[in-house]
Amino acid sequence: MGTKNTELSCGNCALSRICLPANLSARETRILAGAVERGRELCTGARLIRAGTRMDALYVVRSGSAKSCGVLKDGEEYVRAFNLPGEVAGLEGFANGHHTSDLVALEPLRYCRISIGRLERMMETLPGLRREMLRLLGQSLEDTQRMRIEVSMVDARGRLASFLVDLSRRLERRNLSPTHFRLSMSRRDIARHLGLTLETVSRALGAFRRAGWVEVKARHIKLLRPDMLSGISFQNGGSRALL
Amino acid sequence: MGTKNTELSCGNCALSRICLPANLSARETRILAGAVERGRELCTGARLIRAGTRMDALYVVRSGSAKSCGVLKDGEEYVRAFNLPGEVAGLEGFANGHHTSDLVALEPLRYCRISIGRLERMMETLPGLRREMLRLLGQSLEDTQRMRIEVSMVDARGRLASFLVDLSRRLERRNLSPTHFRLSMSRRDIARHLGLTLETVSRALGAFRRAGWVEVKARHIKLLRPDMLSGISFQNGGSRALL
DNA sequence: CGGCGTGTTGATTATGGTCAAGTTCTGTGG
DNA sequence: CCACAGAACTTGACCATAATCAACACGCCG
Repeated sequence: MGTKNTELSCGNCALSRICLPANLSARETRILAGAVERGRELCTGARLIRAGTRMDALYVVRSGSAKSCGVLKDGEEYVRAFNLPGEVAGLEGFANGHHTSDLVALEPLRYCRISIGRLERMMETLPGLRREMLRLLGQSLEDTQRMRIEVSMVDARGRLASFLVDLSRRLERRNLSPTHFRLSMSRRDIARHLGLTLETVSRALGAFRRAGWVEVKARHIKLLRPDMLSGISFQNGGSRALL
Repeated sequence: MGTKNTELSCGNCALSRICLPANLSARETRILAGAVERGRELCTGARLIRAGTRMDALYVVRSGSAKSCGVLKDGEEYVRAFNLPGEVAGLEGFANGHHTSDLVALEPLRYCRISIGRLERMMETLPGLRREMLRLLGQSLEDTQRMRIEVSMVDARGRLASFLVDLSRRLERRNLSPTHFRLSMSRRDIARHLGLTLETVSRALGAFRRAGWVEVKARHIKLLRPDMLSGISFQNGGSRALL
């Protein structure tokens, strides 16, 4: 009653089961929430993190999506990752306290911010938060290592299939349709992320469409045969999947 | 004087400037050392970590070298990383408490072991250790992400050059010759790590030899023109290096 | 010395990159 | 509402890189 009625906080956020507090106790979540600042909405193309700057906070996507990307010396763009709501970005900054990639909004984006200083202070007293940070970093490392193997061992279609299946699962966890969604990133972004050219991504999508596995209309995609996509993907079912 | 004369401990280990204690205070190092168990020597091919097992400890290479690897469904082997003395292995196990790859000795190997339980308890009271664990995980993540981009954007020779230059630098940090060393891994392991075939690795090495950049005799290698290798590598100098 | 695992080299092929031409989509202004 | 411009995307023709298949050389073990 005394509390400010329906103020947004981690405790009543729709993402709490996916986001940082997922494995924290109610008490720890409450303390964490006190350190979370909610940013205003950014528009498409805005840079939330800039490569080279000091890492002074962790950023979590609250709505919309983003890409973690940068540019090589010769002007080629690379895309390290795409971030959906509830996902923490910029963890690699822990390496030396500076960001190495940009974080760019792919559509209107809302986000939360947690200062590193406050995070470190909270880690002193919250064992659950300590464990969760290790888990989060470990998971990012595991995911990235798996993707590195995938890029080096799987062909273009397999990689695109993996990408779609992975995206589908992540959307499903967020209670969005796993079969009918909009790609917030361009073909070029997908290509840069998978180590392909945009032409190859386009051709692979065309092949899936002709096979009757997907329906594609611009950036709207419908997975008609997710089983078939899984079948040739790396993550699951494909002949090259991990044991 | 009262201490057990020349007993090996993190404080007097030759690797202390490279290993986990690198950024810890003397006091923190002493406490950490109390939790470190030194393993007996393993012979080539021995498995220190087995995929699928519970992650109950962190392992650090003390001497020799190891590969973090596994097998895909179709029997293809992949190699996630090579580990030199002072490097911590198996960090991705923090993701869900289980290892996802094997750790295999490439030559006679000595190692240190730190129980996860004791590590977590020490993190409660040692802020430097907390920070160091985040730094370590962040660095692994950054390295792996960079390598993922490299595998997807750089050609065979560039990747091999990067590999050699990176190895050279890591050996140099350990006060070993950065130009004249022995490859403890087979061509096949290198290929699997770089996403190539062993034939391509062999050919690329041959090209470097013909260009007068390296001398190769079986697994002994001498870098005659590290500058040229750097020049075509991803990490540094190459036209595709990060800004 | 002989045999096998490891590595090198060659010939051929296939996958995806490059270059180029067109098509669709989106947003803007008349 | 439609016309237009520019970006995003698709499709095709050709080519280059590295995979595949195969034969052979080397070196280390007994």
